[in-house]
Amino acid sequence: MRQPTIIDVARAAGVSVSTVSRVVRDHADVRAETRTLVQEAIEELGYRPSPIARALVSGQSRLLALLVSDIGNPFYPQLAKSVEHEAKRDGYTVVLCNTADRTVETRRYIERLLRQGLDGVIHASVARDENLLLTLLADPRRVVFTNRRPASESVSYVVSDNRAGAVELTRHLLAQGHRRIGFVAGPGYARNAVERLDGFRYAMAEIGSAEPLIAEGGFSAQHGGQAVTAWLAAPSPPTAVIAVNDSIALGVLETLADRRLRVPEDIAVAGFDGVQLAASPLLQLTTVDQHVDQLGRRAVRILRRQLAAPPGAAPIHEVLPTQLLPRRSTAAPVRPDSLASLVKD
Amino acid sequence: MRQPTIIDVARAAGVSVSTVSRVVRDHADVRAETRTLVQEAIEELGYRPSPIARALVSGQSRLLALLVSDIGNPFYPQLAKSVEHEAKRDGYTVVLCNTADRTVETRRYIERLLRQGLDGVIHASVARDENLLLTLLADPRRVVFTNRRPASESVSYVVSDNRAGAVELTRHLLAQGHRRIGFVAGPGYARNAVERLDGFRYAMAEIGSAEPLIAEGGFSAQHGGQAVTAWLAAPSPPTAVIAVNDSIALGVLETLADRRLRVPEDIAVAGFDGVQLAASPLLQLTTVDQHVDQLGRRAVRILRRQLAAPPGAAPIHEVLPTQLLPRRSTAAPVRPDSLASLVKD
DNA sequence: GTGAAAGCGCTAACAT
DNA sequence: ATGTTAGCGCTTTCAC
Repeated sequence: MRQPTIIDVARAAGVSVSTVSRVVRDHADVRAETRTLVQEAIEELGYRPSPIARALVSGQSRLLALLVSDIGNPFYPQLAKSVEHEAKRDGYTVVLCNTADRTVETRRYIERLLRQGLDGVIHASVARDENLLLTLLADPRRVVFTNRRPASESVSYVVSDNRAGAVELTRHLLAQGHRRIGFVAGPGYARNAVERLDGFRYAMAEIGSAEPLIAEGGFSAQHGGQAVTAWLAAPSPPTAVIAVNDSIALGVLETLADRRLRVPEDIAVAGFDGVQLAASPLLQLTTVDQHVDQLGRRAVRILRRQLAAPPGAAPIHEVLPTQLLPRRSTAAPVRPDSLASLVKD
Repeated sequence: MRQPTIIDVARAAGVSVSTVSRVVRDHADVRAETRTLVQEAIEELGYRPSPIARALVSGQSRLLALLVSDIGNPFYPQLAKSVEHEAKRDGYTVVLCNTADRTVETRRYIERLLRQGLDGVIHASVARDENLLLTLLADPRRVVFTNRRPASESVSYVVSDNRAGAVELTRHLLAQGHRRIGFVAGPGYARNAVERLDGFRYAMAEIGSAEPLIAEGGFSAQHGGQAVTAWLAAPSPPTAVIAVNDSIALGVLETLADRRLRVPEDIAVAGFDGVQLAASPLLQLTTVDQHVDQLGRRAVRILRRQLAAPPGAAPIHEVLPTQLLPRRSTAAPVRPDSLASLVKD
């Protein structure tokens, strides 16, 4: 037999559909007795309200979108996991959207999902799509940024303290005696990347470094390799390299392995994000932990609060502390001119 | 102003809603003239049909579920990417469901999504949930298995030729002179894992190996480490190790690195799946490529075909060839008793 | 070939 | 505190 509807329940309980609806939605104004009666009928029939019918009339679907840059970057699966876990608790379904940081993909996803009744968006990719998103969504309460900070302060976000994390990491390298440190940056439009770069610059300026080595680039692991290759070919290459994220750091490590350079003895390497792979005995990559599980969980909570808030409610801003995880990849004190001789061959 | 409805279009075009509906759904029985008229009105108003209303009346939602074991295993993000890419072309939305191979999670996801109008399921996790899934879905056309083969041949699937892949891989190691080869297996209920084990057994039997080394286990990277640790502690450890998938192989590599054993000089290691990470210069892991992008794409196509097929249509079965990717991790010919001396200390 | 009308399962006024 | 009823936007008979 078909799924029972609210009408079946009403009939079974001997009440009207509105009463059943009230019970289901935990509305007040239902006598305890009646409530019990209805609940029993629901139980017996195995009734479950239809989200579709609900969505049609209420305009809400319990559908959330998670926008990510690249699910191939292990940071994002970890984020997705925590978002999904938290969302499930409220009966929300999460659709993972791989935007490849292309605005057109953001538009496609959001337009389609909006028609499906999309309730809110967790924006964790770094494309230049902020205005587009806000326009499509028409209501800033429906979005929360994470991983990256939005340009407009009237939008909610939960991010790591990227700058402070980068400062701490840079100081860690400086403490080992490194003075010539290369920074493999992300694209200039990625605010989280820029904040990390800022932190690096600040820490380098503190010790009076005239011109820190900076390689502009994208977020792919290849960029890391290219930057390092270029540095090694130039006079006086860096004794340490910081990558703007762990994926790029992996690319750096790979390039160095290809060139038979030892980490950290010949050159130190550090990343940012704190992905699980960085802890692997094969990498032992020093990194800055973003506590991605916290990021995801809090993003969902913010969104939930906002979706229940009245229009025009104040945005919520959270900045989470990061944690430096020093590992073997930066464990050797710098040896002056160690690299210059090695690179020659 | 609000989104235009089908009524607005009908009014603008001077026809009835049913005519508009027919045009939108590409139904016959509409005069070319009328069709053009309606299409112009749609264009002008920017009308897009509401998937929700559609779902309510038709019972179809263009929602697909992808069941995976663990999104932390890089094989699955790659699969998700290809599934998503193919599904998008037909306007399907994919919900990624992380089941952790727990039946209760499968049930939760499917029950909830069914209420949301779920159209079909791509089952790529390996839990013992086959019957549950088929019962919940009530129609075998709505599911396609991938990555693993279902017990019932009346259900569609697209899988790799796991057995042949394992045979080829084992022979590759045998050709290097290895005779004592350890196989880190997956859980016994995982059919894809069992097929790979079968292939290994078969190839070992071919050369008359009395009792191949086999470690039963789960799918976590830890299992790989534990198995190897145990083997190394025993008399006459293996000279080569095959892991049932790349994630476990990574765990094996990590354990060996911890113990200062060189791969492949001291011990050879191979995986299965062909994840991108395996190609990294840091691992250079020999593996068997499953062509995960093909797997995902074909799964979606099968599902699409089935959803359009009449009830009771014959299931579709596809078995894709695998490809051996020999890399450095198995590149050294075996040195007799090499390991026995090393392990002592 | 086209239109009118009855729902799909539910929520939310508005009555009582 | 509970019931009645009008939709939400669309598909789908069934007439014409």
